[in-house]
Amino acid sequence: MKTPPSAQLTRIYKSLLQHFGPQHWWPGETRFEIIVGAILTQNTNWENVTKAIRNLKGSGLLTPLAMRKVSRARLAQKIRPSGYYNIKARRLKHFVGFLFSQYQGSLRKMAGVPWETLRPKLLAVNGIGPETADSILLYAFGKPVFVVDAYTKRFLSRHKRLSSENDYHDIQAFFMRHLKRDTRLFNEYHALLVRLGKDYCRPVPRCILCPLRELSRRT
DNA sequence: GACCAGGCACATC
DNA sequence: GATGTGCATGGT
Repeated sequence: MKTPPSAQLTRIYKSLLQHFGPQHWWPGETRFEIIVGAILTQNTNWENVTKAIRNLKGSGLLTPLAMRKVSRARLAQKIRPSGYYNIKARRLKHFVGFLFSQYQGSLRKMAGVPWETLRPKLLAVNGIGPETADSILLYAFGKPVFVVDAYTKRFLSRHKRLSSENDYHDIQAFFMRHLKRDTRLFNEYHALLVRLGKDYCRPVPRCILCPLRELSRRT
């Protein structure tokens, strides 16, 4: 008898939590900082993002109003360390434009919108794709949405649970269908998968050391 | 010097 | 609809 997906996912989660401990995500102090981080970390090492965020803080630009007022060129210079700085400056501008046009610049108002309504609105903002939208929903607004990223895909692929026709939403639906809709669980689960990815699921695998190396055989 | 990192939009076929 | 490409810094 095969182990049902919900039991597998729960066991993986427990193994990861036991091995790594709580990850305390998202590493940001305010809602706005989390959102900015979610955009800046697109295809980018988190260490570089922290440098960019430090620059923004030091310049007083880490508020919606300040970011709306600053020129795109100046914003781009501040976020240089995070890479793709011209594109990302544009994307940050698009987000604050959206925030002010739809919610009068109030993240509190935005937070009151049901995630099923908010998600398509975020996706319509140029520069916000599925992962960025879901990171914002989960980590900035505490909505029970599962975030899928490159590490999640790599993990599933390595453990033969991902075929080439599984796209972002298939994978997300799989986790959300088989796990309790719990913000704290989704928060920790994604963070743990990233931690696993950083430590073990590198492009050149180090699976021999992986705490889940038994997974393929046991399930 | 090559490779990698918590994506996304856009051009082209 | 699928595939390829540009965007860019900083660490290993």
